[in-house]
Amino acid sequence: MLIDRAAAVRAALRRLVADRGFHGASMSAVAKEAGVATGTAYVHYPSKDELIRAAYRELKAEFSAAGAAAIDPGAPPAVRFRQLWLGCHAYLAEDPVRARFLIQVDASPYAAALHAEAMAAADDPLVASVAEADVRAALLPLPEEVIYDLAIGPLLRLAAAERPLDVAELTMLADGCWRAVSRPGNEASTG
Amino acid sequence: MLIDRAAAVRAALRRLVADRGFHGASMSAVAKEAGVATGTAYVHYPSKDELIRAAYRELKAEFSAAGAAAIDPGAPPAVRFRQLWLGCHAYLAEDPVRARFLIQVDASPYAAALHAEAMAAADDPLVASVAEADVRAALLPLPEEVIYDLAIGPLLRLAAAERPLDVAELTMLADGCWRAVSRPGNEASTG
DNA sequence: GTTGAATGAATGAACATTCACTCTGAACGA
DNA sequence: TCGTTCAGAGTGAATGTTCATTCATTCAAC
Repeated sequence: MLIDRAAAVRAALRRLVADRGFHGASMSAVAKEAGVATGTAYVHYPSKDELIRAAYRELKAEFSAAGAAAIDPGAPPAVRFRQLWLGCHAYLAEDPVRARFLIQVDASPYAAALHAEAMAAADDPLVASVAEADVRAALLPLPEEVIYDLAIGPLLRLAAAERPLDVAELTMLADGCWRAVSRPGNEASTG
Repeated sequence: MLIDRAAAVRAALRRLVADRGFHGASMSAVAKEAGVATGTAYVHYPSKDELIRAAYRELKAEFSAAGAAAIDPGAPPAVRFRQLWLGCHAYLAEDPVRARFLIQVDASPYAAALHAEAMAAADDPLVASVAEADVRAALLPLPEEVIYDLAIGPLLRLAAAERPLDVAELTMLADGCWRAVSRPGNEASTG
């Protein structure tokens, strides 16, 4: 396969949804952006819904992998959180479309189903890294999705804003999010 | 005027946008939900855009007022933040449509323009309360919209989740958000 | 020659907006 | 107390557009 048209369609959908929302991402516009005919998307995906889900799953898998890869398993929870947060941010900052697309999905009717699906996936490295016992013990006793919002929500909107931030600022924000979700007394040592 | 149809249309729009997103809130559906004819919305608003803006402004004004009213001006910054946060939350928790509608607007193309408009309004009690010198001094040196997201974003999504939380949990979250946006060493005394 | 990907015009549903019309009630002269 | 008038609120069918989806057909590879 010289050209992966299905991948081109997924990428085009993400770009248009990120820029104009689901409203502005019509199938004909997506096909045009991908450089294929309208019908081509339907060769690979039975409906717009399925295409959206596939585009989300692809991005989410890369996102999880990027975050998990940044973790040093031997470090204490606060440091692991910081590494995870910075790793996720680096992945999103590489291409602003990524964060903007994820934000659109989070605010859409697709969110509930896709989020549940992601949480159920035991092989998700992001979910696994938060499930570790020492992390759990340090977190505030709050519902899972509340913790997720406090920790990851600001990360998404920060990356979407495309504001250049240096490592010191990013670390400050990562630690701020950690302070928001963890019991006092679990701070990482500075540096 | 026995029945304020314009208000009914604004409320219907908020309900439908909250439940189904902008995509699912067609003008005919909004009119039906409001119990009026399709054309009636156009008697009061020149376009769907203008209706959305009006519905947003009405809600935002109430939200700001609710937050500002909860503040005791004599308290230290950390306590004032907690009061503001809890006041805003109480207003949103009264009707889950409020938070869900605000989230939809925040993720939409309307967000940028409406947010800028809100910030420019010098009479907004919410903006004024954050502009106080002692609050400014305690905040992390970060862009305004980043601070806003860290402080208010979790509040919105929390209220949208409709999870019952007691005062202790809410206070814990309010203080978590304050720790996320403030310099270490500005904690409120417990209680 | 067969198979499956790719095409893009065609289809019908849904949308925002318009408009010719009706209804309501306040104003006013008798 | 009536009857008339008028402005503007209210109506809902009609309009033109855009959308997701389909399908008869073409194309490329083996």
